[in-house]
Amino acid sequence: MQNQLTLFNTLSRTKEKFEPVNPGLVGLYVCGPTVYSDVHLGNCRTFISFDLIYRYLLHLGFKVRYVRNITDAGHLEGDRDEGDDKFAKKAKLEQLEPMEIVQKYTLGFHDVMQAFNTLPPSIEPTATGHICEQIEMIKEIISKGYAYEINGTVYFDVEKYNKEFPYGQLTNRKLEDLLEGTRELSGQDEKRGRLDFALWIGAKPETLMRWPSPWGWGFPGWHIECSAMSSKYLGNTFDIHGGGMDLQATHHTNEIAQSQACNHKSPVKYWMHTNMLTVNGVRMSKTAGNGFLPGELFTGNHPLLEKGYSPMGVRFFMMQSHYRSTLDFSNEALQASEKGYARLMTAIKTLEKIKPSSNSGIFLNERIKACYDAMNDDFNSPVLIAELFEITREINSANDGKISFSESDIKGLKKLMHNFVFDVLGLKSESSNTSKDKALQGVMEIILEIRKEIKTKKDFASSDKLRDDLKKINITIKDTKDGATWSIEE
RNA sequence: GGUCCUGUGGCCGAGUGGCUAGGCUCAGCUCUGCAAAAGCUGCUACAGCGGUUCGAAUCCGCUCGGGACCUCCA
Repeated sequence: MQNQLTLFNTLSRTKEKFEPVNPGLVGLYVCGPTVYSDVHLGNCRTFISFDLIYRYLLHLGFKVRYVRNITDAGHLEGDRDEGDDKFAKKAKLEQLEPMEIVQKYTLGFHDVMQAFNTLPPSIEPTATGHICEQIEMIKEIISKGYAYEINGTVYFDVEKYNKEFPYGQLTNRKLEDLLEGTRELSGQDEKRGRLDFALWIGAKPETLMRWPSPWGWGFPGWHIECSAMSSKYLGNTFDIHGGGMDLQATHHTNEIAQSQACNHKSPVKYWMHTNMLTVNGVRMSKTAGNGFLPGELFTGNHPLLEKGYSPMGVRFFMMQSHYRSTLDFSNEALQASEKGYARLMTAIKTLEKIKPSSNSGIFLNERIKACYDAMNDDFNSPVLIAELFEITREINSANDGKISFSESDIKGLKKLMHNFVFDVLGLKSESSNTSKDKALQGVMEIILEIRKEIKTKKDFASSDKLRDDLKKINITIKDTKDGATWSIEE
């Protein structure tokens, strides 16, 4: 199965067969969040998409080292390479130490990732924890002749680099075109080329976060951290590097340049980019102010939201579109997903109680193959989900006695559903298992027993009232042939 | 302006040159004391105009619309 996987490589702009640098092992690096404010949902989509990718690689039996960094220093506000970094700016605003900001939002980020049931990465390195590595890399780039220092700031020489390597390869752009889109150097600029970017930035007197370096006190440029940390933990050439599409043109382009300049090797075999989340057709972004925070989404506490949506419902919603497509957020779409998700989860429970028959009424192997085919085709989760709904219909039909499952059908279906719904898609049943829940379970069993007695006496007015009253507190009773069932609505 | 992506039925969202994903919604039916659930049936779409082809939503061209990146953002 491992050798069937294909994925879309941004470098070649085609789907390629996935062949890891070292057989059986996968190095995966994803650009993580800059922790100077709450993560918003757009960020989450990227991390949830890569969680799917990570999970599927694991499911296929690869040994994966998944590295996702935390950017906690050096990420400048503008393109002018001057002024404070984001943390210091926010710190002044909130009258906190920069590392307090980092801590606060790192914890918040982890909470949200956990709510979405994403697996933690193998390594989550921070930029501030790798200042030495970044300095070493910058020294190497200078010694190879691709960077220069001016007044304590080190710049990468893009035009020089471009003479030997294709700088714009990741976005298929020529240097001349890139130059056209850039503003003229102003008198204040000290860098030589318009496209040059900072590797190290000299500290100003007011700069809070600063480290000593061969070029004086300062802090690292944004792009260098990923290059330094990915090569440290995954080697100079590793398998998959991912991130949002918005990082492609600048951040990832510069990452390639830095690593190539340093090692004269392409750092990454497969570049993968996830698409943007939109709201009413416009990209959700921090600056556009049209994003909501995960917390607001869960509670429904936002003007754009009609109600709260559960983390798993949202995750399912995201899984119903392909990671390279834009996904538009709307209440209508979210509610449709929520219902579909509930139907899928119900089918998994239904499967538990289906009695085996002596003959088989399904083509299990074809179903299994279809699921793998979907995921092997560039992690096509929407097609996988479509297949899971076909299976859902079969499960319901079997439950209605319209088709039959053999014992091995049931066993196989359970395994299939478990593998793909829980392990690969990363969904989970949202019911918890606290003592209160167990008590409620017991209470409901008693109530249903009483109601059964009432119904035996044909006192439908009373049994209906009981059902209606429970409905008011979001407990739904369903009468089936095999007795009544209950569930809590979201 | 440059580099690209995209336009699918009421909504969301896959997709292959020919065999009309899937979810939600809506209507009808079956089941049911009723309701719900479930099942079945129906709603057969690919922005517009040309072209290539025996055949295109799928390839090419043009037009119109939407969006991204080129400046911080996943």
